[in-house]
Amino acid sequence: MRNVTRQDVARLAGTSPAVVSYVLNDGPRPVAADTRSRVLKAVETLGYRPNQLARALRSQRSNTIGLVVPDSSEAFFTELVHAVEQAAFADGALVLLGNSGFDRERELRYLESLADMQVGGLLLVRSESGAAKGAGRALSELGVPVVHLNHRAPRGARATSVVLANRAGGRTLAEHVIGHGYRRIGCLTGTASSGPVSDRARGWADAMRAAGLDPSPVLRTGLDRRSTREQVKAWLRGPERPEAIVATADGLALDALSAAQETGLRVPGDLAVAGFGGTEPAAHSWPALTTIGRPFADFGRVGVETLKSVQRQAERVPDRVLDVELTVRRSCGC
Amino acid sequence: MRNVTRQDVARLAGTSPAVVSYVLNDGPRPVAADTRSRVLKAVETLGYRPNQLARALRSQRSNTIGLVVPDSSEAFFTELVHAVEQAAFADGALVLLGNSGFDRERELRYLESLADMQVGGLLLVRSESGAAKGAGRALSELGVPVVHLNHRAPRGARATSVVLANRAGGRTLAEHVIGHGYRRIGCLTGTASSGPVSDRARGWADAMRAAGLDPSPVLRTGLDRRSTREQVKAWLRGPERPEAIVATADGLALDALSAAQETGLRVPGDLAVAGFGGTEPAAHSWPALTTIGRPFADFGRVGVETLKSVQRQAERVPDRVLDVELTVRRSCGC
DNA sequence: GTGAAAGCGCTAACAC
DNA sequence: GTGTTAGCGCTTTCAC
Repeated sequence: MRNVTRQDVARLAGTSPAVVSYVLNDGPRPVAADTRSRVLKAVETLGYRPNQLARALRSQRSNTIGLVVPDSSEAFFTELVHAVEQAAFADGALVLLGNSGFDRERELRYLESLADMQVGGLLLVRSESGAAKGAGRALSELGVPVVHLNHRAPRGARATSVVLANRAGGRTLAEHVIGHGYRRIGCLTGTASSGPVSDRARGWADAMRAAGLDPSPVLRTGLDRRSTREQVKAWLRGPERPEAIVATADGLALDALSAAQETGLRVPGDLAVAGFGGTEPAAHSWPALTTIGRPFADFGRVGVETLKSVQRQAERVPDRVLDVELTVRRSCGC
Repeated sequence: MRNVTRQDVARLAGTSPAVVSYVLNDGPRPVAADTRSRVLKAVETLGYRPNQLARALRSQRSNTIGLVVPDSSEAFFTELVHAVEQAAFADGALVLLGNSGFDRERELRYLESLADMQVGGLLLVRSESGAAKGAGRALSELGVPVVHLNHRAPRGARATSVVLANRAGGRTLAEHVIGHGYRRIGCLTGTASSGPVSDRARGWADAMRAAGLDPSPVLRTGLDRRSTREQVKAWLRGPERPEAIVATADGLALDALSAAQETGLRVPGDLAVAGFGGTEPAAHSWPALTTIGRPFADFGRVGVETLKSVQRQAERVPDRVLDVELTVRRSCGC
């Protein structure tokens, strides 16, 4: 059944293979109405389905997009992957998914493999650490359109990116918490000195300074959840215990919730908490988490759209910065 | 940079394109040691990378596998997708991901698109409802090896499946809860009358009957989380309130946890809860959820391995049933 | 041990 | 408006 070819269709329709193409692709040449219907009928009866591999090889454009994320099982990336997949499918494109596992080496191997598969474009979600190095160079040598998702493109890389309004969002989030009357508001964030998470922390600091509050209570933790919880517990038990915690990622905020729980502190009574990302788990935690983010469907859609623009335009496509919206729930003490 | 072709390599190495293939594929013909090294050097200097599209088109085998799940943003599927991706990459294969959105129509459209892309094989995770209809037929006409993941293959479809030991697992889980001394143990499950979730419920009933307990407290709910919680709340407030709930999926158990929380019941003090799946959220709930499942890495690996067998063998590859293991946490009252 | 040549299934000039 | 033809970049048979 699978070996029905355009040739067969042509034969049955009593025409040539080229005409079959013209019909199926609506061009580049016109086809007489009745020829067209004969072709269509033949396609139908034979159950003909064009081989996309051959089409892509010949036409040098593929309807696949490669998507590389650090870890598709982490909530934020999970939802981004889902959103991208939805947007891509709506656009008639298929998604090749890769996990870099926060590993530069592996990330590059993936990008190469995807380029070798001749994907039409690449959507890359880098992990925080080290947006630096000759990264941009390697990327441009892939010979495939790349759009950076969630983080900015490496300096001087003339590549386009789609990011959240991280700094502004961090500020808005902090302002909301400040508005509740808390004074000693800590920032729970990652160790990276650049990237989205660190931008959010900067936004928090902006708000603190603007409100005349001390922007020094910052706790930076690594990727390990258990150790994050331990560090937060130590913080909550220490002399400098914050009254509220603004976390730069929902995952961190959720860890803070657990830490509070284990320390015997009530949220939001004894400690207010807010997160960043707008992920699902934030809605189902106890108490439910106040968080700020952009609907993932938008994020994914803009990512795919931007990639399409990059594919078709020669000039550099401008970066996109997506506004974020606050979702107020119980954890912040509202 | 991208347009370096095998031709160019041959030219630089002073040999023919065919020999370049022999070297790169280690066959089918032998190559003299020094010719080989000249080729390798040329590959190196030119940065040549074979076009996988062309290779696949010519050799009729592709190193991609299609993976279709109902919703990659639901915990269980999220982890399965991740595991499959890892296993595939370790195997040198790329994963094309699709979400059927619990929609038969869409699922089929996806399978067709993936087949059109000439994927080497298909890993299909169907949603519960309706494994029936002419589904098997449509699938076999795809002309691509298919392995059913997580649910059994449709009747008479001579397709292979990889599933968890759902019924046995449901029984083990119920037995564990029964062992705690609870008598009135309810089963929280889905509405489908067949499929993994329903098999787990059967296992629960087996255990109840074997222990001389009443296997009638069953609450069946749909996919909507909010309404599930409401129904559970009604159950918990009613006259037939269970002392313990065995849920046939972690998501349901988590909903039960929320419902208990909102009803003012303490878990495990007033109500014991156990789930099925072994997903991540179960480890991070409050209290942490006792659950039974198979490490996802195994699940994914076996899925990919089985697909590989199907690809290379003509005979029907036997189904795999994966044992599940109990992870005891606080929610069951241990 | 090596190379020429015939396609895989398709698109898109270019003729007619 | 339709058909012929030349490839896309690769694998692999077959001759040398």
